[in-house]
Formats: sequence, structure tokens, C-alpha cells
Amino acid sequence: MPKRSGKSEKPRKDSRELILDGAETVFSEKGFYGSTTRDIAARSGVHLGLLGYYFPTKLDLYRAVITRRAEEYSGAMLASLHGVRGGGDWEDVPVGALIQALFRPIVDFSLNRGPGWKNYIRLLARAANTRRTEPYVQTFMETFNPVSLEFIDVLKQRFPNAAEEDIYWSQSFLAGAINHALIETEAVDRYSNGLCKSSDLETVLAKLGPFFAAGMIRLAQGES
Amino acid sequence: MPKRSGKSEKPRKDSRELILDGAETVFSEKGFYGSTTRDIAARSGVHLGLLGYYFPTKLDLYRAVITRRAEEYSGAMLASLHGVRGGGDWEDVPVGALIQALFRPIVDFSLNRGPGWKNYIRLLARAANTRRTEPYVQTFMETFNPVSLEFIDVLKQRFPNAAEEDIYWSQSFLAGAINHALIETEAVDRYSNGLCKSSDLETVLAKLGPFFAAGMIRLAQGES
DNA sequence: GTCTATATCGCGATAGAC
DNA sequence: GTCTATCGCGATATAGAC
Repeated sequence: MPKRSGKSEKPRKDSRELILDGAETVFSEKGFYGSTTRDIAARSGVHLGLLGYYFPTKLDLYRAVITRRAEEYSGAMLASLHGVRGGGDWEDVPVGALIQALFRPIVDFSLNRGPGWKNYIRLLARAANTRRTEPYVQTFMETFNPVSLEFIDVLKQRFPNAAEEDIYWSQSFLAGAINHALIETEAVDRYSNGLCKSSDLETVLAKLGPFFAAGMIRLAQGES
Repeated sequence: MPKRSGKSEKPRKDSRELILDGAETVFSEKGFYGSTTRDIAARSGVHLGLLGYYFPTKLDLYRAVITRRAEEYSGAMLASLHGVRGGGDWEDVPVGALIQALFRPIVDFSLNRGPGWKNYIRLLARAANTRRTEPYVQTFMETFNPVSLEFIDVLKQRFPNAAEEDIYWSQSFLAGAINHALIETEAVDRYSNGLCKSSDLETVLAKLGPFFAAGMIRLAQGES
């Protein structure tokens, strides 16, 4: 072990964790190709050569960043989604509440769990908006597709009479909107002259619930 | 001029256009940082050094790709948007028709005007989902922000009693959804096992109109 | 004016010294 | 476990061929 010789030494993060933190920051800001390993090494405060020791390739490093927090994150989303059901039937859950339950952990983790989580979530939103042919999104897909599929399954139970394709399109529209918000392009900040802030995820969640509930209900009624 | 000596010679594209075509293709698939000038040169069928002759930097090339089709594209969107008004009042235009009018040229150009346009539109959708701090989105913003602002202005007239911020959030959600669709991540293809195809922009447009009309109406009613 | 060859320098990756 | 040296590829500036 690197930095823990004696018993009462500072429990300082080891190099591997420092690298993951730095990579998380840089990848979330610049994307996979826009990030350089040299920049990641500098921000992590470790020597460049060490990256190759812990993570043979840049792709391995990216995957490790995704994997590190994946279980805690996807678990929180699924728990929150199923928590809103209570003991009853999915058909009794208001659609807006259902949507907000799924995304509540995103907002909480991004706002209240420190910059690491905020960076992580932005990194994931970037990956979600990337073509599936890119090799670096494979790990993201394998890890988080089950969450999306679970949500889709819940939607099917919530709208048992809706056409299946309308469920899929609804989920796609919703995913696009939330990812756009999580990337924080600051487009809405500019258009609104600061009235709306893309960093204000609480407001995003508050608006997103009724907005997409209305859209889903309309589509499910077959009015397309 | 490079390749047109006589009168009856084949009107072959000159190198500059070939480079722009190749760059459009590569940028739309891999993004700015994921694309290499060598790849662009190879796909354009020109020598690498020629890129530097016509476009000093990769950024200049990217900007030129955006600029080449910008006027025709934004003009078509604005014309279609204002065409749906007819001679009457914005408040009389159905919201779904208004949304579909804005995006109708996107679908038409992407599906019926050749691969160059399809690539161009995907490239723009990528840029729209990129943080505004990235230098390479500057040209995109300057060129297409007026279109978004015009649409926002129309929405304000269509919903004169809505809170301003709800107009901005509505536009943001809509932009996120359409960009996600135009990037064609193929996420919906996988979730639906091929039932829905992200390349099927006609269906996207058909679903998107009623879906987002319902969302906007709900938000405009103040039910957030 | 158009195009090619080449050199410089930063980046990803690796073998090996300490 | 950490750092050095180095290689091949990336972006790009330049000299000069046509």
C-alpha cells in the first residue's frame, strides 16, 4: 500500500482514488476524446506514468470511473422508483410523481453529495447522449440499461392500454430532456437572460414532472 | 479555379468542397475532439496538407462546416414556423402544429436532401448538447440562437398568460428531446427491440407534436 | 493559386529504472 | 509503487513543387 505505513497516519486517499477523482472531473467537463491523460494526471496530482500503472488505457480509466459509483447510484434510483408505489398498484401512482421518483436521487446526489457526484452525473448524461457505436459507452450501457428497462416496464404497467411504441417514445423524450438538463449546457440560462438556471435541478425536477406526465397521458390516449 | 479549365468539363467538386463534405461526415459521427484531421483528409480523398491550406486549424474547418449550410437551414425553419401562422393570430395556432412546423424542415432535410444534410443535422444536434464553454460551439450559438429566440418569442405570444420561466423550461425540454432524437444514439432501438427506430424521424415528429403540446399547455396553466 | 513533403510538438501508451 | 525514457500518432506550420 502506498501511503499508509503506520497505524495513526492520516487516512489519505491513495493514488488510485485520486486518479479516479481527477478523471471524473476532466471527463465530465471535456468528454472522453476531449480529455487528455496528461491533464488528468496533473489535476490528480500524480505522475503521468502512474495512470498507466493503475489503468492501462484511457478507456480502462473511463470505465473504472463509471463503475466506481454505479451500484450505489442505480440502486438509489430503483429504490426511489419502487418506493413511490407504496403497497398499491402502479395504476394508482400519479404519473408526475412516478417520474419525479425516478429522478429524485439524481437531483439529490448532484446537489448534496459533493462535487464528485455532480461530475459523475454529468459524465453519465454525456454518455447517454452518445451514439452506441462509440466504444466508451459500452460500460455505461451495460450498467444503466437495466434501470431504463425497469422504468419502461413500470410505465407499461402504469399505462396498460397504451401502445407499446408510445411508451418507448415517451421514455426517449424524457431521457433526452433530462440528459440535456444534466449536461448543463447553459443554453436556457442564455435564452432567459439568467431567469432560468440550468444548475437549478430542483426546479427542473419540479417542472419536469407535470410536463412529461401530461405528454405521456396524451400519447397514451392515442392522440398522435 | 482548380478543376475547371475548359467550358465543357465535368463540374467536379473542388477540393475545398470535398474537404467540407468529409469533415461533415466525420464530425457528425465522432464529434469535434473524436475526429482527426488525417481521417478527414482520407475520407475527402485529398492530401492532409491541403486541409491546412484551406482551413488553417481544425476549429476553422469545423466552423466552415457549420456556416456552409447555416443560412438555408435556419431560413427554412423560420419560414416554416411563420408559415403555420397563416394570416391569423398565434393564439389560434394549435400548439402541436406550431412545434411540428418548426421541426418539419429538420425532418425533410435529414430524410430527403441527401447524406450531407443528414450529417449536418446530426452535427448540429451534437453541438446543441455541448457545454457553451467549449470553443467549438461558439459559431453554432451565434448562428442558431436567433432561431431558438424567435421560437421562444412565438411561444410567449401563443401563451400570453404563462409564466416566462415556464416558456423557457418548455423550450429547454423540447430542445433536449429533439437533439437526443437527432443524434440517433439508437437507445430507443435497443430498449424497444427494434419496434422504434431512432432514424424514423417522421414518427418522432408525429409523436413529438402532441406530446410536447400537452406538456406546454399543462405548464402554462401553472400546474407545476 | 493549388498542392505536396516535411518538421515540430503534444498526446497515448509501454518498457524498464529506481 | 513510482518515475523516466521513448515510440508512434495527432495537429499544424512551413518550404517549396507544380
